[in-house]
Amino acid sequence: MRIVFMGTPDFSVSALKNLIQNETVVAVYTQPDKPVGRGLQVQPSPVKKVALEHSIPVFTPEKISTDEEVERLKSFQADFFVVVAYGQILKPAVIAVPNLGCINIHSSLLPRWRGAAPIHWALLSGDAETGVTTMMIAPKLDAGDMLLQEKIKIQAEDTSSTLLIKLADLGGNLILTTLRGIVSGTVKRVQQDESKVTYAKKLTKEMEELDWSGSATSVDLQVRALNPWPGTRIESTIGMKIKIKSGKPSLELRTAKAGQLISHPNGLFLTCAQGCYWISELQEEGKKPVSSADFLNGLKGRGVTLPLDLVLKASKT
RNA sequence: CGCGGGGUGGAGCAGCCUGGUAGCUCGUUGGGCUCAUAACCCAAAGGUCGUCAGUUCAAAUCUGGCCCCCGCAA
Repeated sequence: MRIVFMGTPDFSVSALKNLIQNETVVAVYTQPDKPVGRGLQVQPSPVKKVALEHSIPVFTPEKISTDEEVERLKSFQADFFVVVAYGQILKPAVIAVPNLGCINIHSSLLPRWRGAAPIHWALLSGDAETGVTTMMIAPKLDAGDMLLQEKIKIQAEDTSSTLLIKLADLGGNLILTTLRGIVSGTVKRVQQDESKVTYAKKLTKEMEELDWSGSATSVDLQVRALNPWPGTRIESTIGMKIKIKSGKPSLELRTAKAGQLISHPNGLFLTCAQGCYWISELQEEGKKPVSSADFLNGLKGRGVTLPLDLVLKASKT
């Protein structure tokens, strides 16, 4: 089958590679090269890199829904458009182009977590499981009929980063099964139950501030969900800015005051309103990630003593 | 030329502004002590202070170039 692939970040790459191996990808659409990273170097998207490696024509229109682009899309005579985290919303004129339809991979168990950051919100909300769903693209975002779905359990060690990799792999396989199922007529369209819809709004930089005014469990969810971006940051009253990279909630410690970094025979802890959070790895602004043990050694080296009081900005609830 | 922090024994840091003895907390090794510990005591080993050049009687420290790492921003 002839496929036009649309995608941009790393999450899209697994599906693209799988399709290239097994079917005919005639064109790849992705977001234009952007200045990214330190020094603002212009970088092609991960999807573009893979496409170029396989000598597949790449198109990077700012807007894919113009008449001009629609004409070009028609010229590919594609059976499917496969859209995975492309970064642009397709207008009906585009959706109508392929012979058999526009298929999307969404990294959640729809209808739960429609929207931009489904993996993160599943984690942040403490969901027991998540997964990927393939669906027909509809004009309304993530609202199309579902085709196939695969679940995985969220493990206690899972972060957005690990789930992203797992789900990208799952999605990469599921998309192939879905396309073949459509061709053979074995895959049926299932409408989403609108009463069960939830939305995963885009993460913002402001969410990086770690909220320890709740439970240690909530801190744990934040640390795992907001990894690696935007990260979870705390700031001490003496101006140290620290990102918590990993750790786990602890039940063994009881504390009077929330919002302190304290030293304890078992390690470095962040006190919360309910419980304590054991910090495994953290990173100071401008420095490399270090284990909490190394961090404590460094503190002694520069004469800083614990406990350290933390600042919680009012902006967050 | 987007803004900024940093490279010091194996680890994490201090020292640099105000040049002149290599420091702190760990780890390692050896010994002691112990019911016990990442947080007991004693001792030892281990460093061309990223790199190149310059200034100087003298450079980890001041000046300039280069390499590498990281935070912000995107």
